[in-house]
Amino acid sequence: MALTRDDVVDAAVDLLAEVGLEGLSLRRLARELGVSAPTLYWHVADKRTLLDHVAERLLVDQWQVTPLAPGEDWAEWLRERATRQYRALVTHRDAARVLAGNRPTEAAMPAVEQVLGTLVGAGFAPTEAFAAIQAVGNLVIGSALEYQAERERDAGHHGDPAAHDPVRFPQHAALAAVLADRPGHGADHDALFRHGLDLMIAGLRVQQAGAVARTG
Amino acid sequence: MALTRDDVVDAAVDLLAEVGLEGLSLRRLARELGVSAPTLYWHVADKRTLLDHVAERLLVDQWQVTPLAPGEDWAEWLRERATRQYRALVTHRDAARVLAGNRPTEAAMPAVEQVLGTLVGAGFAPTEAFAAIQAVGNLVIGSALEYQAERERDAGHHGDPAAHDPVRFPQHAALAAVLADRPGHGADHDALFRHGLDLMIAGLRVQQAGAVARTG
DNA sequence: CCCCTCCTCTAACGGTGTTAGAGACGCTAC
DNA sequence: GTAGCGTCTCTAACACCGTTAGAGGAGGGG
Repeated sequence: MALTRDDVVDAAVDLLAEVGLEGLSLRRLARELGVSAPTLYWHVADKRTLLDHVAERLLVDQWQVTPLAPGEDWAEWLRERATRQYRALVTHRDAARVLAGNRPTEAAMPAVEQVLGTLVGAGFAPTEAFAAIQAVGNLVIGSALEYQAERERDAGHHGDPAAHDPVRFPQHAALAAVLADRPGHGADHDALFRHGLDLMIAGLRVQQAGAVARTG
Repeated sequence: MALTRDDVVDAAVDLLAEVGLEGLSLRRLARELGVSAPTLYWHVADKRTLLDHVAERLLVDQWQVTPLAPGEDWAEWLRERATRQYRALVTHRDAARVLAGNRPTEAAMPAVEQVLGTLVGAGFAPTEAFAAIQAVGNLVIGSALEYQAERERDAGHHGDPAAHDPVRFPQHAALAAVLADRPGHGADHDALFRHGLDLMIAGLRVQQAGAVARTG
C-alpha cells in the first residue's frame, strides 16, 4: 500500500511527541516512514503546511460539538471547553508552539459556530461573543505556551527559583514564603491557568449581566 | 573601536525588524556588521541567548517603574501597563514569537515586584496577585502572537474572509453582517485585545471586592 | 622583546528545507 | 499486448543554516 498523507501526518505527530519541534525534520520523518525525504513533497506542499495538518490533528478530538445541556450554566460549559482545549495543548509536546505559527483551519468552524451560538443565546451581542472566544483562546494558547516553554527550560538546567534579595524584592520574598508551605512547592501551572480562566469567566459574567439588563 | 555585544544586539533588533525572525540568521547578521559569522560567537554564546538579549531589548523601555498615583484606580493602572506591554510587542516585528521561546530575564523583576506590591496593596493575596500577573501576561502574549501570525499570513495571500455557508454557519453570517457595517470592515485586533483585557480586569475587580470584603 | 588578552579570521562539519528530473508500478484504452 | 498515463518514489544537488576548531593580528604591560 502506498503512503498516504494521513500516514505522513500521523508519523509527524508521533515524531513530534518523541523528539520535539526542534528535532522534527523532514529527513528524520522520512526515515521513520522508510522513505526518502523528497518523497514527502508529493504528499505535502511544505513543512509549514505539514505542521498545519499536525496542529489540526492534535486538536481535532477537542472540536467535537457538545451543546449546552438544558439548565446548564453557559459559563461552566465554556470553562469546560476552554479547559479541554488547554489540556489538549499541554499534553502534546510542543503543541502550543506548533499551533502558534498556524493558519486557522476550516475544521474548527463548527466548534466556533457552536460557542458563538451558545453565547449569543446567553445574551451576548455577536461581536461580544466573538471577542470572548478570541480572548479565551488567546489566554489558553498563551498559558500553554508559557507552560511548555518553562518545562523545556527546566529540562536544561534550572537555577534555584526565588533566591532573590528580600530587601529589594519583598513581594517576591513574601510570595515565596507562602508558596513554600504548599505541597507542590513550585508554581503549579495548571492551577495558574485555572485561576486566569476563572478571572476571564468572572468578567464574562458581569458583561453578560449588563447585556441582559440592557436588552431585557 | 571593536565590536560590542550591545552592537550585536542592536544590529539584531534592526535586522529582525527588516527581515523577520525567519530571515534573521547569524551569517546575515554578521554581514550587516561587516564581520564574519563565527566572530559573533565571541560576543554571544548562542543564537538562543542572542534572542534572549533581543527580547530584553525590545521590552526594556516598558519595564520602567511607574507607581500607582495616590487616588488612582489600581485596575486602570494595571490596564495601562498591560496595554503598553501589548503595544511594545505588536509594534516590533515578530517580537511575540521571539519572546515566546524565551527564558525570563532578571531585568523584569523590579517591574513584577512593583505590580505585585500594587495588587497586594489593593487587597489581593500574594498568590492571587501573582496569578493575576501571570494571567494578564499570558493574555497579552497570546493576543500579540495571534495578531502577528495573522499579519504574516495575510502578507502571503488572504482568501476572502467570512465567505461561508450561512445555512451551516448562521452565527458567523450574523457576525459578518454586523462587522460589514463598521469602518474598519475587518477584525480590529487592537479592539479585540482591549475587549479581552477588559474582561480580565472586570474579573479582577470582582475578585478584589471579594477579598476586601473577607479581610475587612 | 615577550607574553597575554582581546578580537577576528578561514575552513570545515553535519545538518536543514527544497527543487529538478529520472524512473518504477499499475490501470486503462486501443 | 502494448502504449500511454497518472501515481508514487528515487538520487543528486543547491543554497542555506548553527556551530566548532584553530590560527593569527593588534595592542598594552612587564
